[in-house]
Amino acid sequence: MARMHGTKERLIDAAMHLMWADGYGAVSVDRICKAAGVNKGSFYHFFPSKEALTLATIDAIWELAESGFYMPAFDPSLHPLERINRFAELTHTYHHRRSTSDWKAEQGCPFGNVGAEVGSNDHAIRERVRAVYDAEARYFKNALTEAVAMAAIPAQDVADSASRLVALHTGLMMHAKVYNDSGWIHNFLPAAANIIRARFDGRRLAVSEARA
Amino acid sequence: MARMHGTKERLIDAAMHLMWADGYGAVSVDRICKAAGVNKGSFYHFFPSKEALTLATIDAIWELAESGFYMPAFDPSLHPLERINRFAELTHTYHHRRSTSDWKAEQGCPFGNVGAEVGSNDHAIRERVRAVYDAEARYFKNALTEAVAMAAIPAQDVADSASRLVALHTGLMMHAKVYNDSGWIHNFLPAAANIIRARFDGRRLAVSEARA
DNA sequence: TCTTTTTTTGACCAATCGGTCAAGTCAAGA
DNA sequence: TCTTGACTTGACCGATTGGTCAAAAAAAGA
Repeated sequence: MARMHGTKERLIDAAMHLMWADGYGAVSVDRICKAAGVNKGSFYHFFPSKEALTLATIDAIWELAESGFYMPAFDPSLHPLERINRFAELTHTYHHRRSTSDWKAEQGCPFGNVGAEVGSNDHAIRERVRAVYDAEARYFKNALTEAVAMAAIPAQDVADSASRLVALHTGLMMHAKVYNDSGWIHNFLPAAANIIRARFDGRRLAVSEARA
Repeated sequence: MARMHGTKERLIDAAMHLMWADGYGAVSVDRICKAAGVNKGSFYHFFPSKEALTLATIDAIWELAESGFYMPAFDPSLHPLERINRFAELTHTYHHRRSTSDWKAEQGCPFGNVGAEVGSNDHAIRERVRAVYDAEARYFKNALTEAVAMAAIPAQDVADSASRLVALHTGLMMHAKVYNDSGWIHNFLPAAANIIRARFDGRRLAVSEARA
């Protein structure tokens, strides 16, 4: 049998595709092994448990996301707001392409999926997903900090804004999955734009005011 | 054995708690039956499958959410923006209370959880979650329509804005789950406020502009 | 070459999975 | 009183679950 990569890499690759598509619980170790062309014993030679393979898989997907979206979009040589434009374009294009070709359907956010599924049951996995969200927010925060410094957007708590953008993006990807329509991701940029304009930062909408 | 409600209701109630906490795949029919004090045979007398029970459970949770959050918050006698204030308060208070008492941890959005887990594998469940999201968006859309009519917020595509608010709220609840911190939900109102101010609705941020 | 370590093989395990079923209980209607 | 049909019981099913293991094969130093 041709071995394109090592056994370990093939297992991670198979898990990546299967778990992203069907989730953690719905994918068995047997199925992953079969897809990777690996025997069960070899699996447990490289990974002590299904959970460990899942952690490695989360890392692998994040590496793909970082090199595919975050690094090219948040290029320091670009205007900070243009970086957000690029991010919105890249992620939407990717989901649109995949959901209409490779995938049978829109699969949403791989981190959000596993986070929502095993979030409160598996400590290690939850921490790993959290680390990914932290890393995502860091990219946004840096861009927003620069944008504030050059007065492209108003002064604001950039950490809060960055977190809100990540949560918004995650929520939109989940909607895209539930509606099986990657078009939902198109809502990211307009909503994000208004969030970072930050005209309002209180805890209550004032009902008396009239116009914006 | 004391029967507070019918067997069917007890099964739905048990499934509600267990699935909200641990997810669809992680909760077995046996466990639900044990928690409800019901035999397996009785389960399959009332429900043809685990999937059917899940559908009924989604409906039951939505009834709770609607009567607990949406109906009281989106009271037509309130100013439309005040309704959004109330919604933000009610949902945050609820999650904060539950995650620090009844629950062992913040559990996120029950619909988002099941939607993310079985979204692309189970047609019927995905449709049901979609229906819930539609219903949620309808409440927001109605309030926004009124707010625009009374010039409390600028004219805008209220359907789009409503969808964005629902996705934002979902995403924040997922973050709350992953970070095990219901405080994330506090980000809803400020972010939502800026979204419905709708100063921007294009597909790209203009990098040349200076101040907001 | 010989030894040591890494990797692979595939049978095997107890436990659990969703679901079935024949037998029985029970209250209400005739 | 007899019948009917909704409901309950708990044993049972084959399939699958995550995980183990002893032995063989392959690869890597020496």
